[in-house]
Amino acid sequence: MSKAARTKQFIIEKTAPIFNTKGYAGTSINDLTFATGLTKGSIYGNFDNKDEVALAAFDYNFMRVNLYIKSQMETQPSMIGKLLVYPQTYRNFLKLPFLAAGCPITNTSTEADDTHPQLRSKATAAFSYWRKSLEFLINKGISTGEIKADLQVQEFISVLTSLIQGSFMQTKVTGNLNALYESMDFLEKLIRNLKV
Amino acid sequence: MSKAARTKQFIIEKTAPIFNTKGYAGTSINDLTFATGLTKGSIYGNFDNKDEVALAAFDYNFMRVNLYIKSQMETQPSMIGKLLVYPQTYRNFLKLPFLAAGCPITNTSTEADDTHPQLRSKATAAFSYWRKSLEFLINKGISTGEIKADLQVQEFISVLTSLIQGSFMQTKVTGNLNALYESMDFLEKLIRNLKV
DNA sequence: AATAAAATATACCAATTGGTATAAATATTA
DNA sequence: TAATATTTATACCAATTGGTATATTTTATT
Repeated sequence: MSKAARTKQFIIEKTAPIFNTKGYAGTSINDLTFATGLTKGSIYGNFDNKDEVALAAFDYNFMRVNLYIKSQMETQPSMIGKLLVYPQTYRNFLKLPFLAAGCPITNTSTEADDTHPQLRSKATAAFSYWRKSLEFLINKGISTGEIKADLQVQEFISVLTSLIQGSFMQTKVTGNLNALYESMDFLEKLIRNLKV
Repeated sequence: MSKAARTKQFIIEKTAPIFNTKGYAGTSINDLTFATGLTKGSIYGNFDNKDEVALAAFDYNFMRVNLYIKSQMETQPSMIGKLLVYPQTYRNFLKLPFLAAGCPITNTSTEADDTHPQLRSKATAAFSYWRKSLEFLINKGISTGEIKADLQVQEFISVLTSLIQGSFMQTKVTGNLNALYESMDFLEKLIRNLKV
């Protein structure tokens, strides 16, 4: 790994939490120099512009959530066990630094939907990826006879993702954990009920 | 209504959609002058600063959603009919100009949670108000024997609000209506299932 | 170790930011 | 209608914005 590649990675890692906290419009180049300890020249030597840093930061934030979920799923042999990782992860967000400033998908979606096509496209792709992963797990569970075959897969996926995003957002802004806990209680019941 | 009061109201109505679309950090004073056709002096003559405009704009955006929901509920005699107004409203968001740029509660929540205490407080209060309204409707339905008495009211409220916020956000950013429609299908089943 | 290449820092740029002082215009009241 | 109060426009302010040209330092190659 070259010096340049390492610095680029360093900038991404240090600035990703800032973008997730303050948003794209709310983050200035100065914020990036503060977060990294580097100068403007150094940042513009590694990225063409603010956009590129923001896009790379989103990828990084999303990847961190994904890697964590994936690692947790590896400890679960059953598909239902793997699905339960989602509510358990978000329930536990206070202990997970990459979720401290909120879900990067939610934060990016609400800011970028009407203002930043490139970021919006990243958020859309993230939803698409998430849904495909869920579809894969559920179909596998159905084919092995673990999950009810008559499940309306797409509806279930919409409900799961919406419950997580909506409840996490509500809890994040109100500071009241109940909305998240109650929604995750409900979601866990839904998931357990998938069993044949 | 004095000229001043009318102008103040005019500024709020014209700028509220801008704040809902671009967010607080993404909206400049210049945007406000464009949207109103007024000059900076005129805006600062009616508001102390950008914050005050933003806070008033949020109140206005939230009120518009509320008034619409309320008017729709008046056409429904039963509590279950009134509850169904929520999924039916959000399902229909494309035809509702005050929801075109997304739900103001969601947009404000995700931006302000870690950055703007006053806006955050407004968003928190909005959630609180929404939950109280739901609680009132449900308890009334229970007391008249329309709704099952063993309902876990708070959990149900968390699920309803999360489903709406999460699915609307997802559909808003991806442009795919399915996530919203499927979640609202599911929510309507939940609401209809409240009947004794 | 010398040279070429890459990375970083410095100093700057025009444009825009939120905000203000003051003058001009418009409403309101006597 | 005249006097007063309020509202709006103009012209400005310092600070910050994203971005760049260039000088300097560091790294990699021969």
